[in-house]
Amino acid sequence: GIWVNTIRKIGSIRGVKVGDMFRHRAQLTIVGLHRQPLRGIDFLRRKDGRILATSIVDSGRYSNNMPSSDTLIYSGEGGNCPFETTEPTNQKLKGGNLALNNSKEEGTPIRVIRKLKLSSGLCYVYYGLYIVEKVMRARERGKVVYKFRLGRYSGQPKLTFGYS
Amino acid sequence: GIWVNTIRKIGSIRGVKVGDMFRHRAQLTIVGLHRQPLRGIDFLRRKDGRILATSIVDSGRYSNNMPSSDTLIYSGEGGNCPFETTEPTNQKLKGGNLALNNSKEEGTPIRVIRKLKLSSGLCYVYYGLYIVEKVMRARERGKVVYKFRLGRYSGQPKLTFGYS
DNA sequence: TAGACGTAGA
DNA sequence: TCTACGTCTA
Repeated sequence: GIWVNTIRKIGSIRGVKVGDMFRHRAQLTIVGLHRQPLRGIDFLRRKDGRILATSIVDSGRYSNNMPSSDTLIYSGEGGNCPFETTEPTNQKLKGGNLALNNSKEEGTPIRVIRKLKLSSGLCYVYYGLYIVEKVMRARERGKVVYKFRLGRYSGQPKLTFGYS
Repeated sequence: GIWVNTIRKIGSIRGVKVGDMFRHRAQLTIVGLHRQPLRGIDFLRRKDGRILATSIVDSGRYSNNMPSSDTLIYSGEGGNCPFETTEPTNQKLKGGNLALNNSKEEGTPIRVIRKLKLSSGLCYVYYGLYIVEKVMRARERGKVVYKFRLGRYSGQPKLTFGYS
């Protein structure tokens, strides 16, 4: 398809500003903010084979937590989604979870997008660049869940959606 | 959501020209060409309760046939998709199928969109307005399939994609 | 709440 | 081929 051989990148996307809103996930794919149409964590593979996260989407399906726009506690993917009726399983340090773990070690920035319910309807808002500060291994419903604490880079426009 | 209370309409969409291309189905939803993200047949309900088709998407999943841009034989929805592994069942004259049938009786135009594979990749192309000329009841894999023959309104720009 | 001609990548 | 924080209407 059109996207084959298109380069994924880490960091800001030219033409996309903090606070930009999108109606559909597909738009995130088109502009290059988040190239996975359904997965919460997008990542690329470096020449040395190591995978690094490029962006995450907080759509509210997992038990994430964002007390202020400066901090996001993001749940890993796989096995333990609260909205699934299937039996939970232990999350593994692979795929998107491994990518976020590597991003912490490398100190590379992550683009954060959140699904919000505004008066005009649901939309995805680009929150800007964050860094993975901590990787935690917790338990929910008796099974392993990865939790990633992300901190917002300073110097970016304020965002107050959802915090009155 | 944003689309609640937005009016579906029959006929041309302001700002969309014949031959316009779209990368994702979601874009068809956004511009109002086809408001169903996955279904092939979109329709509206008139004040008198009758449903009328507004648009169809030919994505290649069903056994449709378009010998030239002037004629499209479009398969009804439900029960009998060649690409499904599940056991086929008889299609019913309801939902999108009923809507297309009613559109023939009323003589109202249908927007036609086709998924094409171009050198640049897959995309959805707006083919323009068509009228339902005939409704047929056929059999495939032993089960009932509705077939709708659509004819293109004259006076619209030529389209030669896929016909060399 | 389920079903429907969705998409990209592993 | 399958999975994955999709999205609209009935």
